[in-house]
Amino acid sequence: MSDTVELSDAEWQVMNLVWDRQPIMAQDVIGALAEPCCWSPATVRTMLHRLVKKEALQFTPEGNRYWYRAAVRRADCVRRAARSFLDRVFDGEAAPLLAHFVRTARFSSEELAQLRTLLDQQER
Amino acid sequence: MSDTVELSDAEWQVMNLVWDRQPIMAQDVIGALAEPCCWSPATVRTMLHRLVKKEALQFTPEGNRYWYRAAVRRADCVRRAARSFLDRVFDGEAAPLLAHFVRTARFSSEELAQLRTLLDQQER
DNA sequence: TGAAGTTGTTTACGGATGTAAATAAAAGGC
DNA sequence: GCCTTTTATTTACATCCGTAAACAACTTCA
Repeated sequence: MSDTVELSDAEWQVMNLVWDRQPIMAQDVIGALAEPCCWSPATVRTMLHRLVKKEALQFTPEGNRYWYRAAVRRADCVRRAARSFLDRVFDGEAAPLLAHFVRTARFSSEELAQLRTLLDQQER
Repeated sequence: MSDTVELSDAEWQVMNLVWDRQPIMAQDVIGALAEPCCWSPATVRTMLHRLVKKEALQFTPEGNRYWYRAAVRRADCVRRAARSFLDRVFDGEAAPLLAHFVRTARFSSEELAQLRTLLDQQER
């Protein structure tokens, strides 16, 4: 299971968009990533092509163009990236990691409540 | 301030060791990373050299060898890596990130208590 | 004082990554 | 049935990364 993949920084940008809006065409990916990333259309197409090659994306041809969609599950990629980050930066210790993010971010009351609930579920 | 640096995976291994045990000599880094990372001594020396070049490490010569120590603060590198990971994988949303790690890790009662305290401090 | 060993420096090299131009293929308009 | 436009595929290239051997400089032990 979890036929997952290592994604680079730029590849995450593309995959996040595809996961959110799939199926999606190259043109729309280009449009959506043009300003935030300042990528030329050619660059975006290269990313799509590479992601297909590494089997993170699949596509269905329709006439001239492709409908792209994800071939790996977001949850699996998140899990993998999270694990790697945890090991690399926090030596595998989740508690200090959590402490860091709790300290450096701000949360709404709802979010805080929800996090407490999750902690409670851990207890048992 | 925060004259920080992007560290690669392998570089984090070295830096983590240096932060923990500085000042430290190449020989000891080699010894400490030999089994966990399966790196040859030459590889470790290359890493040290590159880290000096990118100004993440500094050194004081003593006779034949160097005493290495960090030239960037761990907290700064952690902050930078954490920010980058948060943006990349969780689109900048800390709450889902925390939820993920709370769900996928196990914590002792002390850790849970401490996390609750941190959440309480957020509230105010 | 020279041989041997240790330590740092240079060079090497294949694969990944960011970035994008050049080219081929195909679809659509006239 | 061609020309133009759009889309995908190939090729390009500098930099970084993991990995390590080759080399030079300096100590140290006989």
